[in-house]
Amino acid sequence: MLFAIAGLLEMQEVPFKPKAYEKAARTMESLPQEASALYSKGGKKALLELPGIGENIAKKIEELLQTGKLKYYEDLKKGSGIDIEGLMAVPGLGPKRIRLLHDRLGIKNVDDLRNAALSHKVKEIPGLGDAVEKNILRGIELVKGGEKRFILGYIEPLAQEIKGRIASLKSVKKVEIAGSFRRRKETVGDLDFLIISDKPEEVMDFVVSMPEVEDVVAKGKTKSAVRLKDGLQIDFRVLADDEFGSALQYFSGSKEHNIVLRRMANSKGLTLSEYGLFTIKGKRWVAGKSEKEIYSKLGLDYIEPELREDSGEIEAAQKGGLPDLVDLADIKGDLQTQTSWSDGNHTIEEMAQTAIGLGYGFIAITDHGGGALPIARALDEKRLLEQGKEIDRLNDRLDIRILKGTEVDITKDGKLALSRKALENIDFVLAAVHSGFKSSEAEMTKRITDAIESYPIHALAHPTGRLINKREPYAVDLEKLFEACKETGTFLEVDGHPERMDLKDVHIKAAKEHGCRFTLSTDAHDRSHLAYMKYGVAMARRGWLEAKDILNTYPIDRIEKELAKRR
DNA sequence: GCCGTTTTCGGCCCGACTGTTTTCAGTCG
Repeated sequence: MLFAIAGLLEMQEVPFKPKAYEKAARTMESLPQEASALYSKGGKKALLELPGIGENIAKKIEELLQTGKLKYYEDLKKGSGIDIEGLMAVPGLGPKRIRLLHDRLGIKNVDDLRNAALSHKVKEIPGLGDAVEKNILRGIELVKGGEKRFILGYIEPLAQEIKGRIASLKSVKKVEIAGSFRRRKETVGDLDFLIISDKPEEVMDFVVSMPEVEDVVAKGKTKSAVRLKDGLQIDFRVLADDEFGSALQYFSGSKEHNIVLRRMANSKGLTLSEYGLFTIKGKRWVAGKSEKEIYSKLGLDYIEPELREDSGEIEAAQKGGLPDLVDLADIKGDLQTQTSWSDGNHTIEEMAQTAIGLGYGFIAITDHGGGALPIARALDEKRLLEQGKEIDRLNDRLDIRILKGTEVDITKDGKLALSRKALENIDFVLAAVHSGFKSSEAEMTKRITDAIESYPIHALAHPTGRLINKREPYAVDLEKLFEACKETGTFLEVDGHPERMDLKDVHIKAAKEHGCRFTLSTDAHDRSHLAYMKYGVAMARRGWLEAKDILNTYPIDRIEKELAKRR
């Protein structure tokens, strides 16, 4: 609604207010929790603390939350008579063109627009034309197809393949994938390639003629965009070598982070763009070769890409308060893996051997436990004991410590699907919800906190149960969950499987602020999945985690001591 | 409408591409 208000105000050429509403909209959109949850706990005061939310917008949000309606918005919309949300979703259409179409042709919604374009009335309007009309029709189809976001872990192989192809061009000195891919967001809307070359036109010709390209969205001397057959959009941008730092900084985003940086530059009499940091007066070059020197000239410590979301990292960088982020190299083992004992593809030994190959010192085998589980071949107590014996034998033979684990189901009444006695033989108890996802928030919260409080659970696996693009997270009061985990010393899992990434970044950050600690895992069901650890690390870094916040960065004897505390 | 190392008024990020027009507005990221 805030975005729509921005559009309606922009249409009326109201100065500056649209930007304020857009900023507020982005702030609300990126909240780690529902606005209603924030408001019910902290009231209007909590809203006012958010960046870009002042007295007036806070009041409007309050009205919306209390009554479900916003009179200011209703009045604006009624006054214009336009379905601004629908029309703004059409690529190529902004407030100005929407107003033009309305004033000339009385277009109020997407249906009107389609009819006008099909009867070739759009191209008659001065300022528009044949190409605009065609783009509108294509744009309407795209809206119908829906906005698709691609899962980071699944898009990475293609991204690296294309990167390699561009890198092998003679005229290309460097190529980097920037954007949300570099910030390691769980999903990416598009890919952003930054290319250093002194023959930009050659590069542009190459990228638009790649075999995967379905559609060339834009092609210029230094900047092009294509859409692939699967709908993925890729933006390409060519710059010169001495602009690499500023270009990488600019192209990595986020938009919000960059806006703050540019405003900071302005306040120091400087201006920042992809070409470098310059003085406003005289346009004298100040920095641009590396990202580090740009941050430094702005009075900031270097900010890792994963943190660049304007969610407190700039303030921290001013005060020297940035976290020392965990690295993949800090991870000494995997704490959730499945084998052919339940629904995995490989044996315990195969998984262990792969872990040895990754340089790990330990691996937890956590096949599904609890006979009643709606999962194929979950281990009952008898098979769990047999599996333990096999692990004992392998531990004698292999140069890695294999932990006897289980991923045990939390039942609907807040109990575990394995008996306390069965758990006594387990080194690492991972508990999770696998059924009843539609329960109310109160029921689900009680179910999980009851289990955490009454059983020796070491870690809560994939705490929100989501599957990206497939299944929404179940409703649960995360604050209460975090509190229960902190009180009992239960670790929260960051499940790095590309479809899970659960906990996710903003929740991790909130949990850390709560005082919680974490485990990282891959949820591997195949030995090749053990490589997913980098995605768990990505989420952890985006959640501001340091190595010391994560159990599996410690050596195995320290871990076993920690696990023994919860017995 | 928001905000403060320009601090309670007076500013508000920056540049490429497109399409249409001939110098630029609109859109996008």
